[in-house]
Amino acid sequence: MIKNQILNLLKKSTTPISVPEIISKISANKTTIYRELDQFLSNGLINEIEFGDGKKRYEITRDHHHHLVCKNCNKIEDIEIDEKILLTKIKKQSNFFIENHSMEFFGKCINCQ
Amino acid sequence: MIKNQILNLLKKSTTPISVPEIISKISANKTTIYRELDQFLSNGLINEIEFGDGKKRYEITRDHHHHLVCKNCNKIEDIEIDEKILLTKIKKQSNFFIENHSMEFFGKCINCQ
DNA sequence: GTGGGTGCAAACCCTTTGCAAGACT
DNA sequence: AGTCTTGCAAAGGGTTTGCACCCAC
Repeated sequence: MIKNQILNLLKKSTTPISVPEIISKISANKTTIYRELDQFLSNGLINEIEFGDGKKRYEITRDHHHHLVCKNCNKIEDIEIDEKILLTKIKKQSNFFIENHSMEFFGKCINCQ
Repeated sequence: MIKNQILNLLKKSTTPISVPEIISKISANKTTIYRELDQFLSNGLINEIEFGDGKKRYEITRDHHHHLVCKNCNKIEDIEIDEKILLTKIKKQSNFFIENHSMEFFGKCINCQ
């Protein structure tokens, strides 16, 4: 079952991966892959992240976290941020009801500095 | 000069706009528009933002700020965030040299709640 | 004639859609 | 028969590329 192949790939991956990456590793039609990802997304099984290169990336849903993206070697690291104070401030400050947010950091990893 | 038409449109706009939006308002070839935007970007005249719908959006560079995006009516509001503490924490916590970041908030605006 | 500004057509890449084939119940 | 899984081909939508044109200096 391709569904499981995709899930396993996502589980094994230490960083969010894009559909082209999934296709290169699983011999399945892209329609199938996009379809299953949609399912996973609506199940909340996976998360969608964007790093600004035109492809969406996916990772297994787990503790809320964000990413550090090295613009040189493309290394992606997780970072956990204590954003409670920030979020309550923003909610007070704005009239928006905030459902989710994106927060990614770009720069140079330790090896590329 | 199309360069100025694009700049004026961006200056007039109260929210970041996408290339398709620019094309609909300026009678110029898309190649020209992408080309000029590239120029503006490398001049630092404009900023690129992504809201996760597959199009990049552009706005005149000004005081650092972020966005609240209503998922219902697509209204976009600016928000200024005091992120100094957050950023210094992250820099200490990680070994990354952070050059820039994306931080956008999605939810429902006051009219759509 | 050289360079800047612009356009057109095509290609590219990620994503979506419509339809149909096969398998299993 | 009906449903679930998968694939194929095509189209869609944003972006990029290569080339040629035109106008001004």
